[in-house]
Formats: sequence, C-alpha cells, structure tokens
Amino acid sequence: MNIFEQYLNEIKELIINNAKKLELDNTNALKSVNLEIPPEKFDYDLSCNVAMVMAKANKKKPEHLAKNIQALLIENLKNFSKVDIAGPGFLNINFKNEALTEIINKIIKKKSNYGSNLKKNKYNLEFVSANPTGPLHVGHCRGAIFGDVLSNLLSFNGNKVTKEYYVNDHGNQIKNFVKSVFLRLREIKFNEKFKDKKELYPGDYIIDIAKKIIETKPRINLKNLDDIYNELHKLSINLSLDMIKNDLNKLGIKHDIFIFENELIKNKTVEKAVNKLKDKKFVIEGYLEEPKGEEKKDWKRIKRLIFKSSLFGDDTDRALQKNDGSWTYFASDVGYHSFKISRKFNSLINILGADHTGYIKRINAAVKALSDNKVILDCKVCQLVKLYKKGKPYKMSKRAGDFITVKDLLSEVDKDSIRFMMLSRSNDVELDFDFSKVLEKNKDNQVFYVQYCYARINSLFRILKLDLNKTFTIDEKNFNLNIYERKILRKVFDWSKTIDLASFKQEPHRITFYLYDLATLFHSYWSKGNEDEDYKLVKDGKIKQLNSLIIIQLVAIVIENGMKILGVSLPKKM
RNA sequence: GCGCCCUUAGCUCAGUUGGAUAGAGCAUCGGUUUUCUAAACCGAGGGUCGUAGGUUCGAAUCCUUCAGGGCGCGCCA
Repeated sequence: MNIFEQYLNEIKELIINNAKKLELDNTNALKSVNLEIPPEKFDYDLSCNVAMVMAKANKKKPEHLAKNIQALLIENLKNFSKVDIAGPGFLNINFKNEALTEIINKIIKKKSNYGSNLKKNKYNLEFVSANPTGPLHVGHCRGAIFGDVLSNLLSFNGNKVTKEYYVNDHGNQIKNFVKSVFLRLREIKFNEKFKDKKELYPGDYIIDIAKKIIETKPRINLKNLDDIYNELHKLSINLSLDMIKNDLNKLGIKHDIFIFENELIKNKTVEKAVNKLKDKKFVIEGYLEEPKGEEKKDWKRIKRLIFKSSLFGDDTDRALQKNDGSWTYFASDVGYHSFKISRKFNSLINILGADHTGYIKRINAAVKALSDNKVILDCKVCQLVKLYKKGKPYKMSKRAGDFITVKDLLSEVDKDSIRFMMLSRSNDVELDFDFSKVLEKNKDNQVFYVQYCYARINSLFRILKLDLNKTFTIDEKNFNLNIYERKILRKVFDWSKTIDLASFKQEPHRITFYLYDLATLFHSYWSKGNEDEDYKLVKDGKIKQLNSLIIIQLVAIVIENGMKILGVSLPKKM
C-alpha cells in the first residue's frame, strides 16, 4: 500500500457512489485508473486519469465527464486544495498543507521502510548458476547483480525471497573438468606434462585447485581417475564453487541455497518428475527429427524419452535422454523445476544470460506441464556487457582466449561502481561499461552523483551539529515550501510508486534512474543558494527553516533506502 | 530458414503497463564561485520516436508489413 492508495480509493469510491449522477453504467474500468505524480513542468501534486478512462469505458466525452468529476472531488475530498482540468482530461490536484504535512510525518515515521508496500508474496529467484568449471566472468556479473538487486527490491517491498544457485555438477563438461584437475595433480606430483587437449580446461585456476587438493589430501591415490572419481569430483567442485562464491561475495552477493544437479539425479528427483509427466501423457518414448540448419555430428535416430514441449508453446519437442540413455541437461532442469514447484512459491524467476534465450520456451513449457499451468516462471534475460576503456573496446592483455573475469574487473573498479553501473540500463538492452568513466568524479558518473548528493546532505547536518537520524517535528504553522522544495517533495512521494512499479515489472534499473533524478533536484536546490541569498538554508550556523531541513532529510531517507536496495555504500564525506 | 531482444537528439539511453508541448547525460555554444562541498548549478541549439499501414477521442507504447543490428537455434551445459 503506497501513500497515495488511500486517495485513489477515495476517488474510486466517490465515482461508484455517484455513478448514476455521472451517467456511468460501466464502473469496471475503475481498476485501470491511476493516480500519479505529474511531469515536473506542471505545478501539481497529483494527476488522475479517471475521466479519460471512464469516458472510454462508457463512450462519453472526457472533457465533459472531467468537469463533473472535478466538481465532485472539490465538494467531497477535503484534503485537496485545488482540482484543475488539463490536456485531454487529466485532473490535476494540489494538496492542502495539512494533507502534505500528514504525509511527510508518515514518511518520517516509516523511515527505513518508506517505500515498502507490504506485499506478501513468496518468490524464488535463481540467478548466476554459472557452471563450476571456471571462474565468474563479466558476462555472469550483470545477471548476478541484476538478480541480487531484484531480490533486494522484492524483499524491501515486503515479499519473501529465496536466492538460489543451481550447480550443474553433472555431465560431460564436468567430467572434463575433473579430468583436467586429475591431470594437473599428476603434473604436480609426477612432473607429467599437462597436454592441452581441446576438451580439457587449461586455465591456471585448475592448478590452484590441484594445489589445494594436495594440501588437504597429500596421499591421494593418482593411479587411476576412475578409482577416485567421486572423491575428486566432490573436492574439485567444492573448491571451484568456493572460488565463485568468493567472487560473488566481493560483489556483495550471497545466495541462500545451492542446489546440486548431481543430487537431484541421485535422489531420483529427476526420475520422479519425468514419471509425473509420463502420467500426464506429456512424455512419450519415440524418435525426434534431425534438427535443421547446421549438421550435428553425434545425431542418432534412437528411441528415447521425449517431452512434448510443443504442446506448451515450444518450437519443437525435446529429448530427455542422451544416446546412452542418461538424462539430458534439460531433463535435470525439469527435475529441478519440479522441486521448485513443490516448495510452493507464488512466483519463480530465472535470470538468464542472452545466450540462453533459446532455452526459455522449453523450461516454461516444463513448468506449465508440471504445475498444470498454475505456476508461472518468469525468465529475465540480461543482454551482453561490452567493456570499454576511455571509449575504446577493452581486452585484457593476457594470452589469447582468456575471458575477462570478475576478479579482473574488481582489480580495476570498486564494487559500488560496478553494481550501480550494471543497473544503469534496462536489462534487455546491451550495456556499455567504460572502466574509465565509472572512476570519474562528475555528473556523467551516476554513482558518484548520487553519493555526492548524500555527502552534501551530511555536510549540512555536520555544520548544524545535528544528527541526520534525529526525528524532527514539522512546523505546521510556517509550512510554506518554495518551488524547489515542492519539486523535491513530489519526487519523494513518487518513491513508493517507483518501488511498486519496479517490483511489478521486475526492473531494478528504475531505482538507479529514480535516484539520479532525485539527486538532480537536490543539487539544483542546493546551488540555488549560491545564486540567491534567500535560498540559503543556513544563517549564522543555524537552520533558517526547520521545514527545509526536514525536506532534505526526506531526500536522505530515500537515498539510503534506495542505495540499500542497490547494495551500494554511501560515504558521509567525499 | 526459425525464435527472442533491440531501433527515440550528433553519441549513450529513459519514457510510470494507450495520455498532456516526447525527457536525461555526454558532446557543442554561452553564463554562475569573498557566503551551506563549483566533484556543482543555470541557459541555448539539436527529434518525421527505423519504414509503411491499421486500431481510437489520443500511439514512442497495442496489431500487421518491411528494413537494419544483436543473441540463440544439440541427443552440449
């Protein structure tokens, strides 16, 4: 429930009670009526589209209906000082001072909760889920931060969120990974040269993993890989995962649960899920057609289990078994999602990289089939990140084939800048990340600009020798805000709406844009004091208007709440 | 060939689930500092919202056509 909901409800109620008088037969359309903060150039607190929405539903002219509703609002709603009609039928509204101070007091009371709309859904968010065969690279980084901030956002808005990492510790790539570790171990122990075969992992981190294994298990038997495979698999995956967790940690990310593919296969979760689909007749034994396009060399016409995902919107049916009868990656994922469904979430969200878009339809189909269309899976795709340095494409000067890792990134740029920057675009457009730009200290660097705003506010409170966390009481008798303060206040009001919209659309980038806008309004007000003595806040070391200070405190509250969601720190002094 | 995403100012992008004269930053040009952080602020120019249709009081937003760019199209993970 955001702070305007009560006013919206009052308006709706008024319309329903006066439907006859307004000659409205259809009041169903009321659900799409909005109460919003109008664009800055209009000097109003609120804007309502009720006349236009209802006019459409009842085939009436908006202007005429607007006039009647205007009269109704003026007569009945005592908190409004002014209701004007503008444009195609907007009702623009101003609050009376008493209403404004009441809202301000509410915000101050809520403080670190201001903006939260107390939703109570249970979300499952799966993100990162990078294969434990190597370190995290920049491609993972965007999805990781997107997922983390989205879960912060949803939690802030009152929901319960489980942050989950799915570990693909099964399959051929993992076998090759374990084999690579094995060969590195032999290299260290027996001086046997590591052959750089195509399917193996050559990276230096494999050597590190091998060294650590020798530290903990100096007597490990390296005669035959098959004899120690299970043990080595476990050791290697754990060490690799530690490396990934360490990187995530440095980015400020911590998952609640790690789910292991191997476990799901061992404890028959996969088998049970497939059987469930069999019972529903969505899984059959049969043949698939050879895929079109590029020729696949391993393709074989063999009878196998097939999920009829085309029944649920997929382009084609999907294999659940490989040639040797073992489960495909997709089959494991069916099992995994069946497990997710069994845990009774209201909503499942997967964060994927752009290279996994092709996968969305089939996993959505699986969730639909498993849950009888009751559970919805939202797959959010993060597009590519392109790295730049001083405007030029950036590549590490290491040997060819090396990707840029999160570690590399963190050695050049701090966590705060990375987090803010990764959310400076909507997730479904490509993102240019310029190393040199995020380290600059100017308006072009959004992180800096917002942090600087907060630092200025702190500096103000330092000068006044006042605590920023202190609760002040608004001076209702002298409540007379200037235009800068009114603009700031309206933006502050807009915060709960921003949270609601960002949560609903699952678009955390709205938070960064909002904070930047808010900072702009503050900086503008602040600088006005340089130009015009009347706008100076402080005189002889004391605050001129307590109410001004409270407005500025509201800015600080919102910035604190916003940056907490983003996971970006806020220096008090810069 | 098919699917998903994108196309808005010179550049990089927002755009509140169909609304007001389409907004920011960078770049360009011009201005502001004895006084709360000038690491900032103010102003100016710059647009056929890729193309062509459609839906309606009203479209950057919804539908269709076409063009351009990105990602993907396994019985890999």
